[in-house]
Amino acid sequence: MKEITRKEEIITTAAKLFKEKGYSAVTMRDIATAMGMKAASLYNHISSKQEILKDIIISLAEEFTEEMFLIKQSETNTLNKLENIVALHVNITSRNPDGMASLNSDWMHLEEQLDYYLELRVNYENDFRSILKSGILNKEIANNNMEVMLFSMLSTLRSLYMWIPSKEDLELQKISSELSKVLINGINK
Amino acid sequence: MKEITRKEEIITTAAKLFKEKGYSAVTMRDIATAMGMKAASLYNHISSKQEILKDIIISLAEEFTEEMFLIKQSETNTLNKLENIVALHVNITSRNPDGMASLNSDWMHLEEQLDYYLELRVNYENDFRSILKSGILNKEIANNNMEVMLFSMLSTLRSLYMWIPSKEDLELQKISSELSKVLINGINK
DNA sequence: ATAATTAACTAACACTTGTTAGTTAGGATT
DNA sequence: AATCCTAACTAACAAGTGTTAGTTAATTAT
Repeated sequence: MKEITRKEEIITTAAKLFKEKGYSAVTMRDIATAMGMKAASLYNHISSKQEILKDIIISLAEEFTEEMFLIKQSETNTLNKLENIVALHVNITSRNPDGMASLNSDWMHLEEQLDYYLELRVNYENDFRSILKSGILNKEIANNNMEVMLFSMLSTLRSLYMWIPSKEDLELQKISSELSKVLINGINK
Repeated sequence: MKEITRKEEIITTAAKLFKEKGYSAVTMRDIATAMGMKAASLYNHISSKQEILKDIIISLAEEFTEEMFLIKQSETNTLNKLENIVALHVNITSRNPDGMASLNSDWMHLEEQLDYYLELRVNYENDFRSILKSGILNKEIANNNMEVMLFSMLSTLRSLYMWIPSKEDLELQKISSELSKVLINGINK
């Protein structure tokens, strides 16, 4: 049922290579070799190296921003929202750890789509901020320096791709809840 | 009194550029232009692009590993040790945020020195682990999943370079203590 | 004053880069 | 049977890469 196109194969192959050496250090010939073909043949499926990067990053960034907005709007308390944010990151990262590496390390090499990416990121971070802020106002979480709390949680969640190389689904639930425990107990009174 | 050699100027200039685009995307001509000279002139002071990367990364990695060892050996409780680890990162990062970017993002492009770097990192992480372990045994910190706690703290501390672009010394003390509060309260019972 | 050192320059090198053009063989569609 | 489409290929290009060689002017040491 699930049709895997040659283009998608190229993109996942490229993402794996980008994770190891970064976008700039990976050549079209590297990608082609990993696919078992010649560099020129890649262009039957993709239009440029840049398009590969865009296809890896933008869909992930959009997913994060959309889901963060839904969590912010949801009718639940701050602690649940934070747990949902952690679960969101664990889920997406476990589904595509290589893509997450590009999202975190190679976004600055986006060209046409750079401004759009930055816009998505700002929205995502502002929604995160807004959740923390109302949690502090409601006295649901500790009144520590908000930017420090945001920075600490974001840093950990963004680094998950180095740590979750596609574990089993059962383990993921555990990781998500243990991570929530560690992160949230640093915020909860 | 403090003699700043031309070589050191090149290295700090390069580090700044590496932070923005990564080692592979920065050319010798980029570095030269930022220095107000031609690429070939750089070779009067350095022997290769690779040497610049090595000079940025290795001294930082050595400093971290040495200091972590001292903290581990020191005669104090686990919470103090963790606070000292946070302060260590805040100090080094504030002194050289650009170099920290290379340490975290470009270490894989080391050639001759890659194995040595990895050795330093393993030692550093094992000492960190050892501190957490004895803290759990002594019931000084919560008995959460140790790898999760280590991962969370390390992720946050490693990301500091994105967040501390050389603040004033007074603020640094505050950042260090607020970060300790957020990180440690997630660990402390 | 002469010699040596420093630190810049121009010119060029061999190689690698992303990409295009044109070709070819096999499979599906008419 | 004839045509089109897919997806690979070879060959090549123009631009950019790190680096070397040789030169030159200014500063420092003898």
